[in-house]
Amino acid sequence: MNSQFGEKIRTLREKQHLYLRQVAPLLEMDTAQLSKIEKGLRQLKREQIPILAEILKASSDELMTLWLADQIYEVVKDEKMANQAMQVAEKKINLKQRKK
Amino acid sequence: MNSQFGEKIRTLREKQHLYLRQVAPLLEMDTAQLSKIEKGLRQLKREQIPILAEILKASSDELMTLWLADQIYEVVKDEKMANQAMQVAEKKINLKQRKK
DNA sequence: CTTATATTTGCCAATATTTGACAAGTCAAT
DNA sequence: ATTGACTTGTCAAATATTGGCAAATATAAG
Repeated sequence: MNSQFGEKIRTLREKQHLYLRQVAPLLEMDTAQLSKIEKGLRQLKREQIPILAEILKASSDELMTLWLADQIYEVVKDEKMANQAMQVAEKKINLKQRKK
Repeated sequence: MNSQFGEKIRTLREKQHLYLRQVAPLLEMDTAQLSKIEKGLRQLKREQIPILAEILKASSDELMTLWLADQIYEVVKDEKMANQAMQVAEKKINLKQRKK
């Protein structure tokens, strides 16, 4: 499981019976790039997520969640202190949210 | 609270009564850079964390944890889906660790 | 086996981001 | 006014990421 986001959008695309060559131009990229994104070798730009969600008739929030999770995972994947770091980060996020 | 790592190493440095100008050369940088790192405006290189831990007589694991937490926070700080993303990422990390 | 279509891979130039280095600045103590 | 510690701004250099293309692979059909 290399990229949860990539796997998800591939599944969604196949469910819609769409080809890379159909979806890629809507995101202004070529099929090679989209292929790499689905395989987790490249990142979709954050601001393109809502666009892709619409194309794939999916929840933008869900795709965003997976996309972010991939970014986080990339930071900590080989780290011994991964879990502790996540806990510390979570605390800080919760603090921030309470302020709003 | 902009950088937990930065705040921590500043506190540690002050506890040891060390000046930026004393610590910076040990990390092969100038005081301006170290100052920015302590204020969270720049990142210390990951591989320098153990070196700095030794200089400051601190736990390398603890510093690494804070450093990673800062990286994670940077990814999700303004994101509505931050918490969900963290949960998804955690699950994936736990899966990975179980495999070892 | 040849063709056609979909996807993948490799490469490298273009673009974007981060860093290193220095100069000039603030601030506090004297 | 001078000194010492730290901070800030700038900008070129170093790194990292992306875009775009061509070639490779895979699968199915004739």
